[in-house]
Amino acid sequence: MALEHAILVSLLEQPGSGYELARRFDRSIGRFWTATHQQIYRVLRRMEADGWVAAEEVAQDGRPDKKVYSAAEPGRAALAGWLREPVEPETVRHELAVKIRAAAFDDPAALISEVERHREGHAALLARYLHGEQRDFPDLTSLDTRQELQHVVLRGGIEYERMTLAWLDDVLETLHRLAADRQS
Amino acid sequence: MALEHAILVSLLEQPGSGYELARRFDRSIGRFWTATHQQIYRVLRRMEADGWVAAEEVAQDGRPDKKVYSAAEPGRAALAGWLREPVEPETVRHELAVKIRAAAFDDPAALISEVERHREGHAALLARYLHGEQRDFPDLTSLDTRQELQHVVLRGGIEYERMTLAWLDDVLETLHRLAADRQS
DNA sequence: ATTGCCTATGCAACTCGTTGCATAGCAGGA
DNA sequence: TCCTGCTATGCAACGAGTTGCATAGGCAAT
Repeated sequence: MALEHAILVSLLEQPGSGYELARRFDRSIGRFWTATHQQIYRVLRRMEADGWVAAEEVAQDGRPDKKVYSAAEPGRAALAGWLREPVEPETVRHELAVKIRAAAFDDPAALISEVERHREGHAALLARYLHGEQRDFPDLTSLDTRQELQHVVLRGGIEYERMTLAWLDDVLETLHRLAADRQS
Repeated sequence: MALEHAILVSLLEQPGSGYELARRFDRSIGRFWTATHQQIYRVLRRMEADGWVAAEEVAQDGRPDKKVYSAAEPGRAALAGWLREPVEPETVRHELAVKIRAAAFDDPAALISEVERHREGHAALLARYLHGEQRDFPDLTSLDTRQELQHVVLRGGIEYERMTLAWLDDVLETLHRLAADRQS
């Protein structure tokens, strides 16, 4: 449902082919919306049929041809309508939380390396966010509307990663404590 | 894939029927894992066929019979194996973040009421968490392993909601500022 | 020379998840 | 009295999302 809208936003920010969109979804947009190339190609065809996007075949040498899509006016109008509609709260699926509760019926110490692995992943992501912030927003005092909105989303990502890191430290401390209690 | 594991954890914590599980998934477990009754019934039948859970028909008066499931040893072993396997990072789908970036191509002010609605929802959830903490963990100095692990997950939920509230305030402030700039 | 990776798109088959509906008795309120 | 809602399970159909594979040329490294 909302994949169309995420694609529209990405095409409004910058037109591109299905392949390019797939890579953006692996990188920047993928921070808050994931999609495989299969989904993207399928949805793009539907959106083109509905007139939400316009496609232009571009020949390239040394590479396969590509279809460059850009957002069309009906798509922009649909996006404006969607903006004004209420959206359901996200359905969370936090596998690590399930594992933590599951550890009560097994050995809590068995989870430590897994939690550490997650911690490293989140630390790396935070570093990437902070690096990206430096690169894309060198001067925070002069941002246009688009940049202001991109930056407030980025701030959300940064705060989320900081909070998650602190929580994972809390989890690790708890697991270590429970493992020590069990031994004694 | 992981729904089986979430169900196993819930059944280890407390045996119950498909219907009861569905309600737990609406309440406590649903904070980090969602599922409809349809999914739960289907997965329970598969898990019973695989020997992961055992079912017992229970007749009730004034109500339909129910099948009470409990975790069986092969299920517990499968859970222990899963605990030791690495899990992929969660695939995030943050619709509100898409909307915020979409607002750059429409009127940022149009998003304010939607963000306020989300803010209220998160404030209510935080209040429920804090209330539940008081009720379920009145004495934090004497918790067993299971309670320790449940509480560290709850702390994660509380911190997530606090962080989200602060971020939504940040978003609202940004939207108001952009709306004022646009008028002048 | 061969292997592997990148660009670029797509088909087919599958699983996961949601929605609508059905049954069926009982309880409570308008 | 009728309507709504709760307990309890389930079928059928659909849509969303994933996975494996295919094509096909170019580039870089071994």
